Amino acid sequence: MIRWAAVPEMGKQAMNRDAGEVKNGSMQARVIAEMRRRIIDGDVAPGASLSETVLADEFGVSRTPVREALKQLQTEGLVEIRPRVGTFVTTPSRREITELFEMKELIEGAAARLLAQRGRVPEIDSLERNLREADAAVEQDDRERYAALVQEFHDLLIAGSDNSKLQAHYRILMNQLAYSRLVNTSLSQPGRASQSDREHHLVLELILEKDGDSAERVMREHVRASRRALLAGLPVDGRRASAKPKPGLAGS
Amino acid sequence: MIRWAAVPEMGKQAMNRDAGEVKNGSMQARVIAEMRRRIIDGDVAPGASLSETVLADEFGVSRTPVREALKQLQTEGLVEIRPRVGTFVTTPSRREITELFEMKELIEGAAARLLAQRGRVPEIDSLERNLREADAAVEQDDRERYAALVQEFHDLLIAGSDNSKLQAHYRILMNQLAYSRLVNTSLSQPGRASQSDREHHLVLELILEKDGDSAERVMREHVRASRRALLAGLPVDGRRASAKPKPGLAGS
DNA sequence: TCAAGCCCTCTTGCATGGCACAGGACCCTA
DNA sequence: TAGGGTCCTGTGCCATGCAAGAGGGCTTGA
Repeated sequence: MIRWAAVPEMGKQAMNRDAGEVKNGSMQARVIAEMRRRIIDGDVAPGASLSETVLADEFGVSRTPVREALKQLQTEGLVEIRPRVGTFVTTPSRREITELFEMKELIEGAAARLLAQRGRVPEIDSLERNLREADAAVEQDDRERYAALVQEFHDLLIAGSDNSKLQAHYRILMNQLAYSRLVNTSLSQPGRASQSDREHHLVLELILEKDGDSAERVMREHVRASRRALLAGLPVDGRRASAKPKPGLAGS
Repeated sequence: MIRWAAVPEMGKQAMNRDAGEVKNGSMQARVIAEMRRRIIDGDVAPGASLSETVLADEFGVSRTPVREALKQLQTEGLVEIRPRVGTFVTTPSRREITELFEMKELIEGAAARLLAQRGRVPEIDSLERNLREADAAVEQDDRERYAALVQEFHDLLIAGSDNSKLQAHYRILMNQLAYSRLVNTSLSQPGRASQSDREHHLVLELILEKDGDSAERVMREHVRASRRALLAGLPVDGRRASAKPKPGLAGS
């Protein structure tokens, strides 16, 4: 599974190190990467308290780099710092999830349009290979493999937009959604996998025809469909998929 | 010493994303707001070095809150921190400006669509008032006033989308573009103001007709037109608007 | 005069400690 | 027992000190 290792900044350079391990000597960079991974993967529960002291103790560093790391994660929307109270893992409300999906629809649609305008680029080849493998996965009813391929399809689309700003904003959105975990929920709906596969084929077909308008429109419809499938398989409270709904939480 | 105390009002509105009502009286919040204002308003030159120590001295605080403030501005894309070297105000390249405008087109178009879908909301009234005043400003050839109204028009549109994530991402984009300064360059093109005013009228008209598709399409065209007008008045090297129009304009 | 290497200064990165405030447990009183 | 006030603990916030790396200037040699 392709996972963008980190979103250190939205500035100029995208990936100074060629992916993989963030061996960036900086302590806080390691803390940021690890904490982000924990939140996105659900290793820490939404709403959980993140104490500076215990994190500093755990990582073997002082409180300063931990503090700066948490501050950055706050700007990414992954944690919430309540002054003089504590730092907590954010829990997107149902409304926020809807907003995030609106943004997802927007950005992925635009990426499809931009890719269509670019003509034959290497990402197109990767997308074709991806769909061939996805067809096989659907055929074999290998949902886990298909989920990974779906993730890759969308990642390739975004990369194919050739717009670094679009890519940066997209990563932040996906992190806030913890999308990699949500995909499985979406695909658990009966028939969704094959339907999704067909929609992917249609989008790529329109891209190959250089029909940017249609590619964008169909891609948007695809995102809406995937959102419907996702929300249908989600508990009504609309919290993150990590379960363990807190009872005492004040209603939205 | 205590120069910031002499600054009358550093930030009219908090701009804390994620609906944080944090009226953070903390030092670093003040430093963040003030430094952001300076960069966006151009009080500090692009590429300029921002030393932690001199800023700390100037704000009358220690290096720690300054350091954390700069770190946040980095995630917003306003400064670049080179480890062990220094912090510098970012200078968007021409390519990045193009990418930012693509995102602007995207988001404002979506905002127009979303607003059209919402029906009659208070923002609509504000937009109608805004256009009445804009008509008057164009009539009187008051470019400065019209620039302010253009800014308000776009802000109202974004606010009318009723999508907090969209608003947050939009603000980051506009900050990176230092758009408030660019508007003047764009409007310096002959006939651009009245043209822009007509486009605004058309967009609002389509919104009132609840024609989201057309509103989005026209809004996108409007953004592209404004971008063309802007780039036509910008020096070829594509740096920030330091107002030094070179005659030899590369074709585009 | 020019070039190369060394050193010195300036920069950020991190550790540590004190401080003020929020929240809850506890105690005192009625 | 119930209510209210107080203290204690935990938290983030900030100041300060030390260390390491990067860059430029200076010296020295050819």
